[in-house]
Amino acid sequence: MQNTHMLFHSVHQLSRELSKHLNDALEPFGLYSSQWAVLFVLKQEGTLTQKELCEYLAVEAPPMTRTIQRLSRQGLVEQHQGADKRKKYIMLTEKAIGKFPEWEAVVMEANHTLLKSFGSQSQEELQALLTEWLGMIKQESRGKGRGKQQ
Amino acid sequence: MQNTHMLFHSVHQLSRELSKHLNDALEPFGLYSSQWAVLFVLKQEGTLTQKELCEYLAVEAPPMTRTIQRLSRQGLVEQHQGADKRKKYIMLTEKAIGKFPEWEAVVMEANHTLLKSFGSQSQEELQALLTEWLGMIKQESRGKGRGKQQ
DNA sequence: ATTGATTATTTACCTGGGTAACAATTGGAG
DNA sequence: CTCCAATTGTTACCCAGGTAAATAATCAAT
Repeated sequence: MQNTHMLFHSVHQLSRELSKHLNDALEPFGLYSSQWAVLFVLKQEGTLTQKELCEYLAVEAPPMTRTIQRLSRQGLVEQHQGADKRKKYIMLTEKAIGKFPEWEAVVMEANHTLLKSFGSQSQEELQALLTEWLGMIKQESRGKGRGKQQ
Repeated sequence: MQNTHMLFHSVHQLSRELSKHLNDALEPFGLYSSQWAVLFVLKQEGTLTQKELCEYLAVEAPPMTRTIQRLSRQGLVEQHQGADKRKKYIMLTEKAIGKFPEWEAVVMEANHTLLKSFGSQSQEELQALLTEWLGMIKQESRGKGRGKQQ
């Protein structure tokens, strides 16, 4: 059964398609999908360290450093160092908080466009299946990471 | 409902996770996921032009050029130019055909590992939902591409 | 207190995908 | 035939994500 190839390819293709549409929607604001992901989490959670952001978004540290530096350069994010001088605490600037609703509206509308022909029940089923599979894969990877010695 | 954010994020994360595992499986052969995708299609279809490969894999031309150049450099693919001198016909080399079964076995096993805890019924449901949604998105994009003039 | 391991972030470099602009070839309208 | 439009592929340059290795700071054990 090479339908597994098909399945993997469909996931991959869908992911690229969604990113493309999101980037199109954000383009007028000079933002990119990876930046939006960070802004969205910070809006919800307030202040987080880069490590926490990485865990939240399941991304490695180096891409996160790059995204945050870009956001910082655009004046959308502030970095404060805490008592532990290794950690950098990241938070939205006033500017970002002010513009957030506009960004969110555009993103929500783009998402709705992508989902409008897709039944809300299908949507929930899909979410459930993805969560289920992702959970298994993550757990599988957990077991692999034995023997951290040396 | 910001579960749409969650849904998009899950698709994206799953896609990255699958690519990572596939790359791990192919690493001993000096192959990468994008190369494997091309090899797999060529094994099935025989000879294709780069354009046809792009359409088959839903990828733009430039990344395909790069992937084919790498495969060619590794002696896994041959390029022949046909009557229409713009087109390049791509096919597997004998070397690639010889090694293919080994690659395929490893990839199939990796895929099976990723799916073993995921019921085959869930798998089919997921495939159906992905295909359904992808179809809608593609159709939506079709309608957008009006007015090619100028 | 000093040394050694661990943690957080960064830097450098890789694959993978996208768009824009270009060259080369083909095909069609006049 | 000529010239202009469309097609195929390439080049250059982005963003997004990953690993490996380096840096800096903290923690732990002696």
